[in-house]
Amino acid sequence: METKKNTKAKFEQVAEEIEQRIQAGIYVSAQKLPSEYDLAKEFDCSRLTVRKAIDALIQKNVLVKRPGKGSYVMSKIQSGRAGLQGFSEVAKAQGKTSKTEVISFKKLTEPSEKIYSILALETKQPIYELVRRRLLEDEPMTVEKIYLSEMYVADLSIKDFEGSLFDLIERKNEIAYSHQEVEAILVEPELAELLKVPIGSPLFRVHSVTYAIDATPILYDVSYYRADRYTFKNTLTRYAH
Amino acid sequence: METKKNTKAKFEQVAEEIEQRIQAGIYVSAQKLPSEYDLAKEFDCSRLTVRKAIDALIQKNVLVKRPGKGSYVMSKIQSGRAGLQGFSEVAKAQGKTSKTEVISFKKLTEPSEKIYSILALETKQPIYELVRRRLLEDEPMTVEKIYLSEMYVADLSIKDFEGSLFDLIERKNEIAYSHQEVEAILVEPELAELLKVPIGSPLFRVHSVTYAIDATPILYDVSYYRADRYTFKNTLTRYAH
DNA sequence: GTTTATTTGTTCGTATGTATT
DNA sequence: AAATACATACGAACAAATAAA
Repeated sequence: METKKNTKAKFEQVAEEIEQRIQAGIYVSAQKLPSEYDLAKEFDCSRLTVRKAIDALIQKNVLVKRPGKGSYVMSKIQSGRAGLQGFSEVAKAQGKTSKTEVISFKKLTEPSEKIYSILALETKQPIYELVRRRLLEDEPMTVEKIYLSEMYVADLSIKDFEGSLFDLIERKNEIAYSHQEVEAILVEPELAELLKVPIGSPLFRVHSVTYAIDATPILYDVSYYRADRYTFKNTLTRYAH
Repeated sequence: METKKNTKAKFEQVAEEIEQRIQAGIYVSAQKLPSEYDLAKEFDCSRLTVRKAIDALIQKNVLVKRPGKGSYVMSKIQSGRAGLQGFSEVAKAQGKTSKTEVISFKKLTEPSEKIYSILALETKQPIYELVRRRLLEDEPMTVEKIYLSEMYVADLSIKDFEGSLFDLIERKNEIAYSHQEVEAILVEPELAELLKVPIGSPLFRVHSVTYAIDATPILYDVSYYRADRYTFKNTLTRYAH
């Protein structure tokens, strides 16, 4: 029995140190990192721990590596506009004010078969629709329509919906993952007004279904993003095998 | 040199077997998998090997897991339309005919500073622009403008460009990864004609920069996708920490 | 062109800590 | 509190890919 582990995992510490060295310019883009053996010696840990740290940084798109060659620093994205995900996080990160307005909240009188199927619910079970608008610096950014079953909203009021929906849901059922699909469409009059964009402007429409760990669908969400304010960013890696 | 091991890595075999069991319905969505100990015993390997197999399947969005609970089968995306990446692969997978037309190929007389900066080239160095149109079942799907330095095109002819550009490039320099940024825009007259869509239609515009493992930029690419034919799909995972 | 050194990849065994039920 | 299941970590060894001698 060594020290009681109250600290972060060692492989995370190693990963952080490596990342900081990249930030500090000690390991530069295009430069090869020291070998796993050397890093293990330097950090006084096993090579497997170094490998876990490196793997974590690869998953974070910070490093790339090749068998027999070594590990390399990935070239950084020169981030321009914000990515699609994480509305309130973006606001916080940029020190901007964000607001969420509840446009409507009601029990659907005639839910479509599609929604029942997506949420894996019996027909006739009540489904609620929540429409919210999110603003950044008082400018409308996105409108989202969220469909959920009664069990998640039974004891909630409109006031609750002005905060993070995920936090609310997770008091009842832990969220594991979401599937998303993104389309580009033209804005319709109703949305044009809500988002304050001209008729004929392009929008992103994002359908997402969120699941619990046992694959139970929790909510179905159709969100509209102003294409003049949002872009997607992502990284594709070769040698994925 | 006598060959000893010609087989796949054991953790890959285990991963394949688990995936096949999911496909075969032996492990069903919402069902918990056997514990890592049990799987290790069954596959006659160490627990670490099972963990590596499970990790690989998590990265493939096939499984999800939680400390103390277990591993679960992720609900599958009901894939409708094709994703954005992999044009010829999609065509092949769906048994459809695909074609690539070279619209133009020329040395730029006045490359912009932006392109020089993205490709990390000295000003005055020649840059080539390749414009291609890709069709699926004789229907135009996407138009791409590709910018590369002379070294990648010096010994190539137009005929070469009708195939896979990545394969061509990789004869000179191995591709490691790409950064992408996706916008939604309105089609312009010139593109409307090439893509055979009405004026005012929405398009995806994808900027991507492709790098070698040492972070050397290899090519810069601006592609336009018909929004009525393409959607993005992706999966977000919670508990990413 | 073959050999050798370096570097990453795979795998085992073992032990202990942490989370969930 | 106890049992179960995943998480972290070490040491050791050999395989395979790459690059240099």
